[in-house]
Amino acid sequence: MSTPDLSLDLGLDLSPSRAASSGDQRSSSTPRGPSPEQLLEGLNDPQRAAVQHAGHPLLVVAGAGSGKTRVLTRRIAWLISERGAHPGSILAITFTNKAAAEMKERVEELVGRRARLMWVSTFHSACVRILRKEIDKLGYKSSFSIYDAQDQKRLMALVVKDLDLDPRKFQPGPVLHWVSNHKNELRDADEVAKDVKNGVEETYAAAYSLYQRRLREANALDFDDLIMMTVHLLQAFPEVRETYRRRFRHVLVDEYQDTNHAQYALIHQLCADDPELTEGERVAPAELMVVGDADQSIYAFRGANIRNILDFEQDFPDATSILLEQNYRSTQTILTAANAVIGNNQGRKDKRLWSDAGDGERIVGYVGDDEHDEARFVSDEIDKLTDAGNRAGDVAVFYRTNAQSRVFEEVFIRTGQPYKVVGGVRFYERREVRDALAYLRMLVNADDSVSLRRILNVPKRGIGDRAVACVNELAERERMTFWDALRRADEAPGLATRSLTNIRGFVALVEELQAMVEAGERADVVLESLLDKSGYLAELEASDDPQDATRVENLGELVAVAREFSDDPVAGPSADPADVDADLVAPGLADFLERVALVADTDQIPEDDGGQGVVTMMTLHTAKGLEFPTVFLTGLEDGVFPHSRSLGDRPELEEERRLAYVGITRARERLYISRAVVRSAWGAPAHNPASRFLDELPVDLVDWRRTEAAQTRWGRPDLAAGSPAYGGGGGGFGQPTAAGRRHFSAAAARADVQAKSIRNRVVPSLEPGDRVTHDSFGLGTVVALEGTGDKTIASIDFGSGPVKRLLLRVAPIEKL
DNA sequence: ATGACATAGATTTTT
DNA sequence: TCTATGTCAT
Repeated sequence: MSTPDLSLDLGLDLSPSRAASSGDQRSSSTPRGPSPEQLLEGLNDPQRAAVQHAGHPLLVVAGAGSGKTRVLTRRIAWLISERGAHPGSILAITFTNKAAAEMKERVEELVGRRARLMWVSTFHSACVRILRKEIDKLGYKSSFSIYDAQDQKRLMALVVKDLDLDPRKFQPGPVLHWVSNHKNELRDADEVAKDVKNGVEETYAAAYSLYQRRLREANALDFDDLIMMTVHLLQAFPEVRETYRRRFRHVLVDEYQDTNHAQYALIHQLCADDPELTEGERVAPAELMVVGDADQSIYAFRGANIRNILDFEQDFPDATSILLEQNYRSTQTILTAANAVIGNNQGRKDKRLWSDAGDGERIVGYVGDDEHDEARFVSDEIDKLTDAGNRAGDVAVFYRTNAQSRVFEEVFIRTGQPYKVVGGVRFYERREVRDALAYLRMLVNADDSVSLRRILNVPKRGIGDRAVACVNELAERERMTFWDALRRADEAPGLATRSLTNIRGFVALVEELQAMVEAGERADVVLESLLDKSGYLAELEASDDPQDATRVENLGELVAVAREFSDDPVAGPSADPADVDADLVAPGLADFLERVALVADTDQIPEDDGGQGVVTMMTLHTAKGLEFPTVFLTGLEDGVFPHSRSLGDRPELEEERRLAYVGITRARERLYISRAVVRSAWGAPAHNPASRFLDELPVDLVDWRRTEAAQTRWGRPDLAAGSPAYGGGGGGFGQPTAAGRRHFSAAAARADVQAKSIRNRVVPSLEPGDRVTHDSFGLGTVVALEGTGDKTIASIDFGSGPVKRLLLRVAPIEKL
C-alpha cells in the first residue's frame, strides 16, 4: 500500500492533535482505547468478520486492493483492546520490513505505545531474532554473519574449486539454486546425498555438503538457513518450541501465497497441535490468521509454494475462509481487464474483483517502433498528465527486468523529468559499500572468512595469493580458523618475510578496531575509524578516477546511514523484544549489520513528501503491495513479458500471468500498456511479437493510440549493409548527433547509441558555463576546467550534492 | 605482488 | 553493453 491517505485508510478521525498524542500520553493519562465501533468503522461485512473472528484458523482470501492491510491492522488492534491479548503475544509476519514498520505504526496509532511489544517483521527478521538467542544450541555463535547472494556465490565458487570441479560445468549460480531449493524443502546435505538420482546430482550434493561446512566454519548463515535453522531448532528442542508456542498466542501471516515449505513448517510448529505432548502438557495452539491471494503468487522461482494457500483448509482442519472481493482501489475498467487476464490461468479458485468506483477512463495502449520510441511515449504522456495538474509522484513505470529501466532513465534525463528507480543497482551492492561492510562484519565475527578474505588486501597492502595460500595451509593443518592462522602467521611455512610484516600490520589494525567494537563503540564511529585507519578512504581520495570520487560519496552516505541508525533508540537491538527494557539499549554494530543484511528494495521507497513528487520506476515484482493513480505497464512483448524463459512451461507462464495481474491491479485510475516492435537486447536488435497477455484484454477496454500497422516504414531500423551506422568504426559520424533527431526515427536513435560508444575517444570541448548531461548525474553546468587534452578535468555542478570533478576523457558526458 | 589487458558470460524476478 | 575473472608482463 502506498503512503498517502493514512487517515482515510484507518477510517478514524485522526485530527493532528489527536494523532500526535496517540503514543504514551494516551496509554497513561487516557487509558481508554478505541471503541469497538471505531475499530469496525468503514469496514464491509466480510472485513468485519475477519477482524472479529476468534478461535479456529482463519484464511482470508484477499483480492488485490480489497483492504487486507486494513483488516490486518484492525484485527491486531481488536485482539489487543477487545480481547485482552497482550501485545507481546502477537506475531505478525509481513513481506518486507517496510510493511512491518507501517503496520506497527498503524496499530500503535490505534492502541498506543504498548503495541511496540508486538513482533511485526518478515520471516527472515523474526528468525534472526530467535536465532540470535538460541543458535548456540546448534553449535553456532550468536554473532553469526548473514550471507547474501554475492557472498554465497563467492563461497560456492571456492567450494567448486576445492572439489576440483570444472567451473564451466558447475557454476555457482545454478548449484546454489539447487541447494536453495533443498533448503526450502528443509532437506540438509546428508539427507539429499542419500537419494541422488545421477552423477551430476551426486556432485551437487557434495558441493552442498562442503558449502554448508564452510558456512559453519565461517559462523555464517545464508538467507535460506535463517528459516531452515529455526525450524530445525524448534524440531530438535521441544522446550525451546514450547517457549515460543506459549509466547505467541496470535500469529498473523500476510502474503501467505508466497510462503515456501520451510516457512509453512515454521508456522505449523508454532500453531498446529503438538502431537509430541501429553494431554497435561498440551498448550492450546495459537490462533492463526493467514491472508493472501493465490492470483498474486509470483515467487515460485524462489521456492514459494502456491499450494500452501490452496490447501490451507486441508492443512488446518476446522479452518474458516473469508473471501474479500470488493476492491477499493481501482476503476471497474481496470478490474475487468485484470479479471480477464487472470481468467486464463487454469485450476484457480474463481474470484471476481468488483468496484463501485465507476468505469473510469479507458486503458491507453501504444506500440512503439523500438524501446526508445516506447519510452518517449511514456515521457510525453507524463508531460501531458503533469501539465493537466496531476502529480508526477502519482505515476509509476513498471517493467519486467531491471535492465529495462535504462531507456526510461535516458529519456527522463533528457526531458528533465525527475524520477527514482527502486531496486536495480542497489546501494548495498556497490563495491565500496560491500568492502566497508565486510570490514564491519569480520570485526564482529572474525570467523567470517569470506568477509575477511575480501578485505585482507583491500586496500593493497602486499598480501597476495601466495601469502593467502600459506596461511590457509597453516589453518587447515592446525584446524583453526583463517583469522587465527593470520595471527600466528609466523608459524606458516614458506611465507616471505615481507608478507609476514604486512600481515602483522593488518592484524594489528584489526585488533585495534576489534577493541573498539568490544568497547561498544557506535557503528558510525567504528566505520569512520576503519575507513581512515585502513587507508581505504585515503586511497580513493588520492585517485584521479572520477568513479572513485563517487565511491567516497557513497561511503559518506553509508556513514550517515550508520549514524542515523545509531541515534535511533527504537532501531535495535535484536535481542529479545519481549524484554521490556529492550528499547532502552542503544542499537549496536551487530544490529546495524543485521538491518543492512535484511533490507529489501521496497524498504527504500522514499516517503512521498506530498509535494509534486517524482516518477517511480520499478520491476513488477517490486511493485507488489503498492498502488499508484497512474501506472505504465511497459515492454508487453512475448520474450520480455512473459519472459522468454517461461514461454515453454505452463506453470511458469501462469506465474508470468499472475505478475501481469499484479501489475494491472496496482493502478487506481489510469492504466497505460505499451510495447516495442524492435528491442535491442544485449547488443543486437530483436523483433518481438506482441505479448500474449495483450490478446487477453477485452478489445473495447483499450484505446490504442498507435498500433503496429501504423508504424512509419521509413522509421524502421535499417539493417542494410553499407549503412554508416554499421560500418564498423562509426566513421560516418562527422555530423553532430542532435538530440532532436532521435525523435524522428529508430535508426537515428540507434545511431545516437553508437555515437555514445565512440564519444569516449573524443574529448568534448567545453567552457565554463556550458550545459551538459551526464549518464547518471543528469543535467549540470560546467564550473571550471583544469588540465589539457586527455587529462582535462571538468568541475561540474549537477544541482544536488557537491560539485563533481570529472575526467572528461572517460566521463559519460554530452554537451548540450 | 600488482596492474594492464583480453575474453567470456550475463539477464529474469528477491527475502 | 557491462562486469568479473583470468593471464601476462613488469
